[in-house]
Amino acid sequence: MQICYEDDNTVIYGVTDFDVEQTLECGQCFHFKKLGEKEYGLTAFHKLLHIRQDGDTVIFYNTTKEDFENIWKDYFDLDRDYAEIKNYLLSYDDRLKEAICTMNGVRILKQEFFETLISFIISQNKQIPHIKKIVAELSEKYGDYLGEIAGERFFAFPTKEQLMEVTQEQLRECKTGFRAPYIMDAVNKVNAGIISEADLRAADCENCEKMLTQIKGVGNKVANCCMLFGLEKREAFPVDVWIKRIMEYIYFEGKPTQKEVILKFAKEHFGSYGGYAQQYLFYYGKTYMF
DNA sequence: CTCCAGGCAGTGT
DNA sequence: ACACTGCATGGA
Repeated sequence: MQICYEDDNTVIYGVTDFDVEQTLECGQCFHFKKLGEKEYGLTAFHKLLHIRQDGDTVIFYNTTKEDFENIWKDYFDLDRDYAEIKNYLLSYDDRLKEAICTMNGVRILKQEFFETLISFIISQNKQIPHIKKIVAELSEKYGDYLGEIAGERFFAFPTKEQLMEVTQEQLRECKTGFRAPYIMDAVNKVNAGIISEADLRAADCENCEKMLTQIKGVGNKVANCCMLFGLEKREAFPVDVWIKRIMEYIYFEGKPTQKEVILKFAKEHFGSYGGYAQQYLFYYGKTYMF
């Protein structure tokens, strides 16, 4: 992989184990807009990015060396060796082969903690397109305007301070429904320091999950999504209806299996790489299996 | 029309 | 422990 800083753009040549479309569309992130073939606009860490991929070349438009190195390289997890991750997973279990080979270009994004917390609270009992719609509306109404790409306007996800000013009524206007009080509780606890990102990062998975599930509307699944996508805990293993279905099909002879049993299996089978296995399985299963 | 969605809290045994 | 239910909203 070679990184070149050309004029206003940053360009990567010879990228491996990365596909911008798979990485954004695999369900880990809800805050981006598709602009063209493997071309996207998104915001993170209060910056706007226009990115396009052509084969093993990835163009970060209007991106300085500083922003690439400080933000986007980490956001897309480009420093991590995914070949090693895949080899590890496959060395114990070739039943993952099809999922990993098909979803070859998925990387786990390092997203902002607060955004993943609120986004995955919203995600419960909803389909991905609608989650994206709600996240977009919240951002447009209460987040900062960061610029436009090809006529599309982009807004940062609201900060914890910005959401602190939003009433439950206003949240409901964004179609959050019964999740509105859950969002309120999360925002309050984060702003009050009852939920602290530093503490969550320092904690092991078990304790991190305990802290997060103190928030109303945050259960095992939402907590694990938050840990995996927003706190860089790659052993986290969110079990939702899809993963349950997929794991039952692949590993439990298609028989209905308790969530706890699936969790235990994942822990023993995938270990500290559980989160990667989960995402390959989720995206593959959701796209091709049922 | 009914059914369900990257779940969870509340209630009842 | 475990099962069952209601929940806002939109799309199939």
